[in-house]
Amino acid sequence: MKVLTKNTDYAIRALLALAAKKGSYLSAKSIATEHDIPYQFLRRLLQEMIRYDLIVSKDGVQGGFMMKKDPDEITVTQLIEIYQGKVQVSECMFRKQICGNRARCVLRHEIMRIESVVQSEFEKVTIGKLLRDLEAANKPEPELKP
Amino acid sequence: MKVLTKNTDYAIRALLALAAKKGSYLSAKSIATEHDIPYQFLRRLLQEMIRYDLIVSKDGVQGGFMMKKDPDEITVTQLIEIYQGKVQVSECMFRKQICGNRARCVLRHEIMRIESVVQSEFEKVTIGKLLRDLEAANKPEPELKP
DNA sequence: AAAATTGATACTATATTAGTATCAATTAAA
DNA sequence: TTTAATTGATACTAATATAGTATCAATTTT
Ligand code: FES
Ligand code: FES
Repeated sequence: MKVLTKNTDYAIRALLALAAKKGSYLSAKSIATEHDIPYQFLRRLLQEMIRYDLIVSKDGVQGGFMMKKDPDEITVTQLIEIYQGKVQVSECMFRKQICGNRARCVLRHEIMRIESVVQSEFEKVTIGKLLRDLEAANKPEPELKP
Repeated sequence: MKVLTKNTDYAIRALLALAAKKGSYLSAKSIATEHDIPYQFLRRLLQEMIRYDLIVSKDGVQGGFMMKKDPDEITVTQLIEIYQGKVQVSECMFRKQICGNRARCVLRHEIMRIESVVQSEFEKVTIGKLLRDLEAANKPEPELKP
């Protein structure tokens, strides 16, 4: 069971790249090359992000994409919803045949509870947070003064 | 994003049927008909359960499948693992290109934390619990003595 | 002996995910 | 003002996963 598919994965990485260079335009090509994401695939993902107002674009030479929304406001839950659809555990697992009482059904509550746990866990993870974590992880050990 | 696929869904329903009739054999056919599960599909799922020692079978006329493992010991996490593979958020989302420091990587920790949250949530849900919840939901309102 | 069943396995169909290709429109720069 | 680098839009193909069907031998009860 894969929780994040390639498109979400790529989308997150592309957003990290854009968040790191906030305020300037990055071309799809450069992002694709640097982060090893299939170019045309990435372009579609980026266009989708524009529709959701996460980023903006500029045509032509020196054009590209630029962060629009605050990275701390972009959650992995949102990205999952954009690229993989809303998180749902099961349509209605125990249907009429089994479960006669939708209104009182404890199972349904159980299922909905898990759904919201998954969602809220991913909500805690924003692009902003990931970027800071990433920078921290990549920062070299501080040298000790002799 | 679908968390449970049909096979897990069907497997859970079949197990509920078997757990409800613990101690006697139920044929694949009867389970399939009663719970509206494609017959041959169900048979494969049941055979898989035998391999994992959840149930046993008996050949021939009056044969069928019977619960073996304690329903309270069968978690949805296990069923997901059997039918959909181990829960994994992303292979290693931010690879060498982005993340240079696997050992210290906070992202990886974050990802693994979420993985275990999802798993442990589903671990709380056992076939035994589901069955009891289900029976409670289906039980008619107790009549009030006049 | 007949009928109802499982075991094993191969097959088909459908949907989702992943990736590629094309061409028009735009913009900066030569 | 031409050229090159870019995005917008969209159509296409390929690979994989999910869902479902079919077949036949072996077993067991009646
Ligand atoms: S599980 Fe859907 S109504 Fe009970
Ligand atoms: S995310 Fe895999 S090592 Fe950092």
